[in-house]
Amino acid sequence: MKPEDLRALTEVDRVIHEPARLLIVALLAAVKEADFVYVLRESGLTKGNLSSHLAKLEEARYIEVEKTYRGKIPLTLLRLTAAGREAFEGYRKRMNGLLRQ
Amino acid sequence: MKPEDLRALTEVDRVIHEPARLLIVALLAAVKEADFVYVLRESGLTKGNLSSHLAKLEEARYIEVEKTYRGKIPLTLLRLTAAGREAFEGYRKRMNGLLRQ
DNA sequence: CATACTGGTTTGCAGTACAAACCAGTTGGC
DNA sequence: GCCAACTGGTTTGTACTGCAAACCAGTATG
Repeated sequence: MKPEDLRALTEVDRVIHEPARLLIVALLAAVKEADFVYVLRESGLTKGNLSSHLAKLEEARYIEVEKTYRGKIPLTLLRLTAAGREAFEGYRKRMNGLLRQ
Repeated sequence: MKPEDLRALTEVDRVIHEPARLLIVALLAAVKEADFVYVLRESGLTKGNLSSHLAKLEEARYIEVEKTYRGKIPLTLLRLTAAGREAFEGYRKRMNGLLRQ
């Protein structure tokens, strides 16, 4: 582990680094598309918490949020953008490199 | 990547997860012992920032801080405790598992 | 003596994660 | 039809935390 790799830590993407969001992004990376309730159940987050983290991810253009209906019931669909996928990949690689062995 | 592994993210050790501290801990894990100024230079952190992160790590019993002198000049020695080393190992393994491919 | 430097610590502020409270709309019981 | 409870979220309030600027004690230098 070289010094410059270590120093790179200070530049890690905070939007993704936050555990709750890392969780969300990892989930979305795995399934391509999911609805609010699915992510809610899988993550174990509270609704409020999930809602605000999604807002942050959307603001960062890492996810897209589509509000629609399943019958008469509201349905919020979530999916990673290309930028989100890239950011996650970058984060993964950086952290993997740093933490390997 | 199984759901339960994902959910484990929410329990990640925040003391270590913080990038600046991850950097410090990784440095100390590599060298066994270091002084304040060395870590300061290697990390690129400001003195104040480093000082407060060290306080947090000490409070968590992850590092030991020994204040002594090199001649007449103050010298602050830093080293990981066994608990700190374990915590880092645990963190590394968890994150590696989660981010692997 | 005073000015500058070393090796830090403390302070103030701005940003953030979190859950509790809230809200709009729907379903179910009577 | 009416009201209570539920679904699917959002907004609000608070407590914490990372950060750098300001500060401080002591030492070396002119």
